[in-house]
Amino acid sequence: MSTLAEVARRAGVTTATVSNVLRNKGRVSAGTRERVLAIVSELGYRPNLNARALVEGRPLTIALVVSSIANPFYPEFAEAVELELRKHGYFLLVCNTNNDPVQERAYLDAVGGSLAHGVLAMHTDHVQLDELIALRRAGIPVVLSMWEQPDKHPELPCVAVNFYQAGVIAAEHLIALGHTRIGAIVGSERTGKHVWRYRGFCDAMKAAGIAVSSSATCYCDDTIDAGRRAAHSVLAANPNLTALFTSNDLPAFGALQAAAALGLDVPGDLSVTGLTDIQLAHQFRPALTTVAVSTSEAARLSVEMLLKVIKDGAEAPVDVWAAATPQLVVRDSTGAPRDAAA
Amino acid sequence: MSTLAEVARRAGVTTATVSNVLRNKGRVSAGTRERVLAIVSELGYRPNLNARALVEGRPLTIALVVSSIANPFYPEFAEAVELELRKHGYFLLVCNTNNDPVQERAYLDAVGGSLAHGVLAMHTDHVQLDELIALRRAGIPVVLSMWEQPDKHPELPCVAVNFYQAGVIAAEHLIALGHTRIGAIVGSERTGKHVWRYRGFCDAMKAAGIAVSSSATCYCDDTIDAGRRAAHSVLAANPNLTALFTSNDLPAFGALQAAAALGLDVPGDLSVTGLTDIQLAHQFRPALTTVAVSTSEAARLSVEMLLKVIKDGAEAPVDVWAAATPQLVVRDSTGAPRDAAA
DNA sequence: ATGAAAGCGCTAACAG
DNA sequence: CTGTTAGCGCTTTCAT
Repeated sequence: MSTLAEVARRAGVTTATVSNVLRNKGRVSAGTRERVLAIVSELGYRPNLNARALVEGRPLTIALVVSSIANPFYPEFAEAVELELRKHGYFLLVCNTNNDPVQERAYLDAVGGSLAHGVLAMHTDHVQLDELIALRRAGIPVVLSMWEQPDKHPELPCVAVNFYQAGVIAAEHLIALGHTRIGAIVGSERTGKHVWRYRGFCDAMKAAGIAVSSSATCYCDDTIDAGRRAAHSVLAANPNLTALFTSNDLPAFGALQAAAALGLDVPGDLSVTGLTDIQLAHQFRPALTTVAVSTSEAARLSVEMLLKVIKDGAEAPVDVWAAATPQLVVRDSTGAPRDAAA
Repeated sequence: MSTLAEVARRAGVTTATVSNVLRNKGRVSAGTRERVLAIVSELGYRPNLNARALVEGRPLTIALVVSSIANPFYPEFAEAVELELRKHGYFLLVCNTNNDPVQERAYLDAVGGSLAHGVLAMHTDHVQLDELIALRRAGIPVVLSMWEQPDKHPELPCVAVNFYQAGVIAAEHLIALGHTRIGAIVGSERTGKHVWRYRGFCDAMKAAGIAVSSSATCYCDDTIDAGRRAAHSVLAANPNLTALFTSNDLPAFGALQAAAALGLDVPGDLSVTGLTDIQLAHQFRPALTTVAVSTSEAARLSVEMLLKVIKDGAEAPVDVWAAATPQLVVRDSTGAPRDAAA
């Protein structure tokens, strides 16, 4: 690994000049520029980005804190974030916390301010807001992404997606189709982040004058397997259900599998809605009707906001930016209930 | 962001002492140690990892080069890699090339040697071996992961998984079940990396004295959608097929969907095998019979080898480490053909 | 046990 | 236009 100094020595100039050549800064004569460039390519010299970051006081990476990158939603988001970051010259550092506060803390301690210029934290069930707030107090730029508690201020600058509204939209779709006996599968704990989607569902049901029986609601993990089991149990307890609201796409797939296992025609006997619209949603069969959240927009906004916070420093206000309202995507898993059609 | 110097000043010692306290190096009296630690926590001081990396000549991240982290196989691998890396104090830098040589080059240029201590490159269809070899020549530790061309030396230290053998195993499973009319769906171009799995399949078929008709083989992208379309076309051209070998899990799901769409019972009318065993495989319905590749082992070996290459420097041999042989995982998508059972 | 000084590789004033 | 001088925040001899 050759250094700036070596290039300078061989080119018979100083490091300052080489530095200027490499970054097109300052005035350099065409002659020296050419000579320097020749040496650079001869040596295969590439600048030490860390050294540069150190002197510029600007680390080159942004940390993305997620609970687990293995949940398909996160990679899609991570990829979108990385794309945005690259446009601004940053690299993406992935921090999987595995929902473990210890790991999250270790990451935040290590990364904040030195290794990473800023931190983008996904709103997960177990996000340690306190840690993040402490980090912000310490002067590290932090932005919370995919915030989904519309009525609670996150105390951190954040990009919010109206998941509550997404729940409303899914419910209204089902109601408009003529369904009245609708069950719900919530892919998080009772106090988890998915409850907001569920509240949206409940409020829309109430607005339509339809009761939501608690026996028709089931909380479970955010996986296909859990969704399948939940659907089986909800359907067993409420055989007359014609539709299932699901707080996320993954459990929705499970519900679809349960329906198939029970010999239920979808959407003839049972309609199912998902939420978020991950890529699998359109590839699954039956293709899933879902409420799409724009990951690319959320990623873009999150990066933009983080950059703003980095720039404004301590004066950065604790803003909440709202991403566009989620959009209904009707595919093959929903339709009018049979009795309504009759 | 407080610095070492500030902590030192407040504690009435020099930076060297603080540094020693923080890293439990050198001899420090219990008294000063305590005093320093008190200031550290009072100030919320955290060392600048970049500065440390600079002086130690050891960047703190390892770059993982993948074509797209959105393909479900990669996040699973990335997560396993990150877990290993953390054990050794490294952070994970994700580099999505999107199969774009320009992006790949940009990443390698930027990252190699300074931002990242080493590079772990996944064997993808479009991996730019030349670039990686050039990087190695420049003294950057590079390890190729998931190499799958058993008969071709990669010219780079690498961790190889015997995908050829995986193809053999899948074929032998189908053959043992009594299938003789078996189609193949290859989730890459004809020259892509999946051909090795396909060759394994073909060789096993040949060994069993079964002909592989070219009309029963279809090349497609490595996605569910493409697999579904491929299965439809293969099945249309060869209605008498009783089984389908698929070079990856994603297209296998598509094949399963095609079977369902055609009213084919699985495995009664049609058996389908996948390859790799991503998490979806057991969650899909019917659950997919597949040949499992251990991502965690491959990740562990890859990291281990990269660390070795980093340590040995220029003397590091261009080794090829083989991961354990893939294992057959029988689930619900395969069974004896109906005519054999009759 | 602690301090002083040098330097990792680079950029940023300011001189000339 | 190019060189000189500092210094980013840290670790590391070598003294004391």
